[in-house]
Amino acid sequence: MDIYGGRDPVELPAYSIPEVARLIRVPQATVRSWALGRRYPTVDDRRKLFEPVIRIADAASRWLSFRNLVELHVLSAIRRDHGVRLGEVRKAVDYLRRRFKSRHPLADEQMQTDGTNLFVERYGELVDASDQGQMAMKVCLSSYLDRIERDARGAAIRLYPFTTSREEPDRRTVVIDPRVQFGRPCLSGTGMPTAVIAERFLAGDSPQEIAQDIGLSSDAIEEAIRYESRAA
DNA sequence: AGGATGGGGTAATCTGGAAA
DNA sequence: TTTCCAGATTACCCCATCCT
Repeated sequence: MDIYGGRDPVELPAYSIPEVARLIRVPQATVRSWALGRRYPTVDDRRKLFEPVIRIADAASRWLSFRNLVELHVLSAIRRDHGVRLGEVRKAVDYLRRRFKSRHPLADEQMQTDGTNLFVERYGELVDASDQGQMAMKVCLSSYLDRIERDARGAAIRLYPFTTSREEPDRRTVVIDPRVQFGRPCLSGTGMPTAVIAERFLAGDSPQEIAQDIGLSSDAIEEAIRYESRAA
């Protein structure tokens, strides 16, 4: 049965901008700028364009695909956790785009294998970053890239978003899979949307009760509730 | 009765602009 | 240049009322 109209669910426009912002915990206005770009006025009263950083699935209607979600997840690591100036990010991403001949280099497997080194080295050349600085960045990027699961051909098929602070060791309580619940975040391995968990909690059920019903630890349930409420 | 219409309030989204 | 706040705008939902 084909419920995706013959298209790869990874490519389908499935997420609004505010939704992506919640899922990867980046301020909504920032996601908007990265995805759509924006005009801004300069001192001499000329309107300039802040170019979008990624190419989204449906720019006209402002919908993003799962692949776009993955790109922004990686971009947020580079930009927000590491404070690399966006100008440098753009140059490095352009470089990867040409090098990999890909429209979405940040979401590619090559990014995960040798892309990080290439990116960081290129970035190092651009801004003359120290070896130590480069190493720290590789570590940070890896912690984000490790949360992307790929199929045999290397295409991203699942994303485990950070549910708590970025420093937290890698807990994988929540998963986003475009083939499960149409890409809504679910508890790993259950197909149970975190939104449903949060709803039950708000309706008065305790995490213990919910955990019992689903057959998971109440720890995981609390994590899902936290993810949903922080997202809101 | 049962669907169509619209009023009114809330939630979601967009946009201008200040701050960094 | 870039981020992101906060106020403005638009979408959405619920329910009462109207029409057939």
